[in-house]
Amino acid sequence: MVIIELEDKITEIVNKGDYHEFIYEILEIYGTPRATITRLKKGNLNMSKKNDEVHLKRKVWFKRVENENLFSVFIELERNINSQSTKPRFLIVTDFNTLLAKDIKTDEVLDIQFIDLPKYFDFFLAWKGIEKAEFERENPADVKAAERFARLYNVLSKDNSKIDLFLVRLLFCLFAEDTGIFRQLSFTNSIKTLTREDGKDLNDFLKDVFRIMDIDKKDRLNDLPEYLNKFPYVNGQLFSEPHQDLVFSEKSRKLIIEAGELLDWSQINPDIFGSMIQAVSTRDNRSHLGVHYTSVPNIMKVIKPLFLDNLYKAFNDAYDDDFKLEMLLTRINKIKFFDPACGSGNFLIIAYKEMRRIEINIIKRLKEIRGDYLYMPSITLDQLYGIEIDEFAYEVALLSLWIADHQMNEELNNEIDNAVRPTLPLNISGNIHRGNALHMNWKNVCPNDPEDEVYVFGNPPYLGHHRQSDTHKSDIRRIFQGVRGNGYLDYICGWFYLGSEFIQNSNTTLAFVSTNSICQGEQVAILWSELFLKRINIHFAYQSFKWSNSARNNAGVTVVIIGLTAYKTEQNKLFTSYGERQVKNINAYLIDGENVIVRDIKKQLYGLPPMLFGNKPSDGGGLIFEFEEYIQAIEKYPYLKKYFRKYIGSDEILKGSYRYCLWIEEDCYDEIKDNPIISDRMNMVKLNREKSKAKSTREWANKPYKFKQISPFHKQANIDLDSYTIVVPAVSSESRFYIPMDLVSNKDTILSNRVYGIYGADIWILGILLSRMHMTWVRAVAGRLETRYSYSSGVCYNAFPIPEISQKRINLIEELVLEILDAREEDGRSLGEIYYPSNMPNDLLLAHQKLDKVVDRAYKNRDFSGDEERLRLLIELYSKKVNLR
DNA sequence: GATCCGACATGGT
DNA sequence: ACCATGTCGGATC
Repeated sequence: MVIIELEDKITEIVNKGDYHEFIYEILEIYGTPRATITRLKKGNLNMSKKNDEVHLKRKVWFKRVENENLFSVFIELERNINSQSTKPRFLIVTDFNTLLAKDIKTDEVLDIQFIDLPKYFDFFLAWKGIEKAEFERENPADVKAAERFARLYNVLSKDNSKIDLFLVRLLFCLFAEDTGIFRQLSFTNSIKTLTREDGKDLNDFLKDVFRIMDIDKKDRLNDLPEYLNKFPYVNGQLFSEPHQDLVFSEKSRKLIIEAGELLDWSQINPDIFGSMIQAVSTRDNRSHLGVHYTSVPNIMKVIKPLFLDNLYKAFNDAYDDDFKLEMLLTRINKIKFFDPACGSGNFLIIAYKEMRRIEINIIKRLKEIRGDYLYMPSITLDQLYGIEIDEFAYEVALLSLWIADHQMNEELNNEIDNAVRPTLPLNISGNIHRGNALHMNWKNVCPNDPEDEVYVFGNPPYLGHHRQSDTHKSDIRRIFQGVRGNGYLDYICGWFYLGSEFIQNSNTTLAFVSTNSICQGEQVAILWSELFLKRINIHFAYQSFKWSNSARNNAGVTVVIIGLTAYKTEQNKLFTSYGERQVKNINAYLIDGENVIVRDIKKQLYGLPPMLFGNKPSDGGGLIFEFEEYIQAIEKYPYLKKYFRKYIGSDEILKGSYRYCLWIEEDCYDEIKDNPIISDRMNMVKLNREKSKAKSTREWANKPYKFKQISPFHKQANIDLDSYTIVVPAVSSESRFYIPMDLVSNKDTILSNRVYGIYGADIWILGILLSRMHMTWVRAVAGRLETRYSYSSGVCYNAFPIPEISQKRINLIEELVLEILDAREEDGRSLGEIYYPSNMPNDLLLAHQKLDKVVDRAYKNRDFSGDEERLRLLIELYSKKVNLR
């Protein structure tokens, strides 16, 4: 449940009048499982045996009071708490008129009227595992209020079809009454006092108010009532379109009034609009693109290196020279700022505000030098350009630019005497175009002549290839026409491509926040060889960091920031978690180094045995048995035992656990198909495959006893069951220095589609894969799941350069692998555990270090200075090998 | 037929 | 809710 909804639910409970179930209902909305509550009601879990008390271990001690003094009961319970073996988190005593509560951990006390309980919903958030301090830090008041406004959107959209323009007008009015454009709260108060509580006449009222704001004062009727006439004339087309009739209810009217009273709109910033759009969009099924707004700190990471730092440097250089300062004003007057995926406009707002501040600084300095200086606006909204696909976000963007303008006018007014820009009438709010940026010619939106100074920035939508719709796909296919592998590109690549074309033959620079996927694994070769063909240079970059903003339900993605120029420079800035540094070149992996690109190669480059993909059930879980399920099945039907195999994926390798899978040969199916467990499972697989989106899966629905994809190893005529397989977990945590690979027996094991296997491989190959040389390679070129290693045979194994290795060294490597395996076994804990750097047993670490050294020596006859040197050598070897082919 | 990835997915606390 | 850390199966070539 969304936190803000707790308040509503508690209101329901409090208004009920029947409080027999009160504490159970409260516990339930804070996430106590139903089963626990049932057992609590029956008394099993109730630590207190008195019938007016409910005491749930570690959660609550509740007492209902009738004819006693509330406080003395409360103090009595408080005293008793220390004699309990486990303390409840909360103490609650109530007679349903007054409620007393205490948070035992923080010692905070609540003493309130019972009906006010909804307002204090956050007091009990610890039940949901959220400590109060965290809640307040993570959810600034304005974000909470914005979510409240988003609820208005949802309530209204239930009764009405087109509400976007109305909401934008409403936002304007709320902003205006908080910033002196209207009289303080005059809009909200008018609604409160002049309209009916049931909301029935609100539409007529708003229609009149909106209409009047489109009429110049001097054209208004003389006998216009004061409640209408007090609203000013607002031009700029915001109110020129007639109001479309809407249906309001008591609830929506209340939400509008609350929005006016609870939120200070004068302090508005992109977080408010951004989280509002995000909250609105996640409710219904609108397009999810363009709804992730970028936080202000992250916007600064983009625009500072892109232009802000330079402009401040120019300001400092001109500081004592009034002529140069005037030149700088002339320069900033011409700059264009372009966000081709602008959402609610937050990048543009921040860029605009920062530019206005530069202007203020320059004017102030000019006044100091000259004694006086006549203020003329140099930065205006029409220098802003944008494209947005979502209608509501687009409307909000127009409004929020105007609001930013107003805020900066105020700031200017406060900072510099006699420098005034009028707030009304509204100016046209920038050049924001509505539509799909990948269908547009960007130069039609934002003209870019060679002598222009233009900055392109933003946070375009990301979508991996297997989640794209047909429209997304055709956009990317069209833009990357003729590019091999274009079907694998993320949706954001469209912006990078059009952006790289936009900046050709100009000094224009560009920077986007992007998913880190485009700088890792298979996409690197496809996207970047195409961009580098256009002589694109990465002039600054932030390496991977976790995405976050103030809204709830943050997107789960790790991002990078990439700045591009269309000309070559050796002054490039790389931001890593250790800080920033100047480098000669930033490559497609966002690493300081040459522009190498490692391709996903299908065949082992050095003649080693192939690394094969595991077996994919595509079964909806029907073929897979948890350990207990397996035991139950074979206890009931012992003859089933021979149809099971151990089933191993990454998780199992790392945790040292097993699951089991059904592994039924085609001609054996008849023997067991009537067994109830089997037929049950077969049905499950069949149904699941039938409803699959993929045709290839549906085609397997009538062979439910079989995995959909079976590794070639198992299709051989004579399988050597005594052989072993090197198993590499495909996904594993980056906090481990070595990916814990292992050997498993082929006798009874089936590998899942989340591990790779080298079947029947020599042990020394495992030694190569476990070596620091290989891990250095993997860390540099492997794909990632966020930041986890995402191993793949094509990039990590097939392309990995392997030198000539003498038999003597091979023997040595083999010995050391055995030493590693011994050390693992001796420790006994799971591989996942012992491969944590802090957990690694000494002899295991030692064995690894010995192995690292022996493998290092196969590449170079002296010690490496570090991993950078290792990587440089590997890349050199790779380039040589690939060029030879 | 064989992958490689995920504005992720899910269990643990 | 957050944190840690790897499932599962679609879509592609």
